[in-house]
Amino acid sequence: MSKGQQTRAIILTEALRAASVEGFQGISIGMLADRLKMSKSGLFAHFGSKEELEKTLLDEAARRFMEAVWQPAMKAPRGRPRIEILFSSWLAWSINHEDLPGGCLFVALASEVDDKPGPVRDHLAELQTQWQAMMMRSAQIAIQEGHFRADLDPRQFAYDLQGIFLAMNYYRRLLRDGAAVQRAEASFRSLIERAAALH
Amino acid sequence: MSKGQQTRAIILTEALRAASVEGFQGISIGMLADRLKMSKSGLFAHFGSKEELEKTLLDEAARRFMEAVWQPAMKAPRGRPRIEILFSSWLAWSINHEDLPGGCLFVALASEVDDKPGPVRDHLAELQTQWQAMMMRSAQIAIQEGHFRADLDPRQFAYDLQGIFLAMNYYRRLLRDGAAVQRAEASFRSLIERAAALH
DNA sequence: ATACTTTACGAACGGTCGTTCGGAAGGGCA
DNA sequence: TGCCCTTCCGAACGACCGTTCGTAAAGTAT
Repeated sequence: MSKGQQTRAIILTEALRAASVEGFQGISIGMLADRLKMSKSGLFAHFGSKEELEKTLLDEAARRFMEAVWQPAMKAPRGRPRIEILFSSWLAWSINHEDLPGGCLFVALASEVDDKPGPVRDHLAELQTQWQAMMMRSAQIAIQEGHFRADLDPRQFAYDLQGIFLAMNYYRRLLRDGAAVQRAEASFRSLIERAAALH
Repeated sequence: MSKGQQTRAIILTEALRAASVEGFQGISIGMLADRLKMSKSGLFAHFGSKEELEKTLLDEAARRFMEAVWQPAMKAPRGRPRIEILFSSWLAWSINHEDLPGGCLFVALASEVDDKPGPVRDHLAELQTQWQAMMMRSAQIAIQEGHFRADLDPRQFAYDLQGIFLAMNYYRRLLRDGAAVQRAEASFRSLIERAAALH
């Protein structure tokens, strides 16, 4: 790895941390440069514009998300076990205070960019649409495997799962409810039971 | 109403609209002054600091929320009917594009301020804690009235309701899913059925 | 109408923002 | 080693930020 790619990776890691806490509006080139003890212009040169940095951050976050959440799930057996791993990895991703001290970056950014037309919004919306599709597809597989009811609506399943996750973030980060994760797990178990095929 | 209170009210209405779209970080004194065709310093004088403006906005939003969501519910019969009105008013509040073109202000702010210690964060967290308590209390009343199962956990009920609402905002505003409201209503019906007492 | 207070304005403050540019230092290959 | 090209820096840019201040105008009460 060349010197440039090396510092670029360091910048991305630090910027992801900062963005998970402050959002894209809250991070600035100067602040990142200070934290990394380099010059504003030096850091800036790696991306050419702040918008380009933001798009790069979205890609890097998506890459890490796939690695931390999706890949473990794909190693699990198809159907219900896979969905259970998917959800627990998802929770763990959001709670991982090392890489994302401000919690899930996508949640932090959703409200910030949803009304700002532009490539950053488009990029995030596409990533999140893909994520909904992945959850939906996982539910379809669980139906195929006979784990879930045949008349289950996979889209509604993905919607409910997303709601449980968003509520967890909200309870945990804003309300500082120590039981947020347990509540999420309780809702998840209830959702799975309702989805499960009868025996 | 004196002249000062009058312009103050106009400022608040415009600032609420702007904040629902851009968040507190995204609004500035100068931008609001431009939109209202008045001077920066003239607008500023009404609040003394931006933080004071933000706190005032939270209070004003809470006042309107009570008026639009809570009061209609309190007029409905105790128990299940009240909870149904509560939820539909809540959805309507979030979709009211006139006053809040960027959707529910509290949702928009939650991620923005949850990691920023200070009076604004404290204020929002308290308002939202109260809101959770109101939902919980409504569920308790529904149990008392015999509409909901006696072993229902009201806290978990409030958590699930919050999740349905957050997912609706997320699907509607970021993913631009036209069916977001229907999905929310479907999840709500399912939640109510599970909570309902058996006959 | 007079006197006093409230309300609004324009100019200016130090600071930070993203961005540009010319040049110095250092890594990577011949 | 010598050379080039990547990497990084410092200084400066115009724009905007929240905030301060002195002052003029408008509102309000007697």
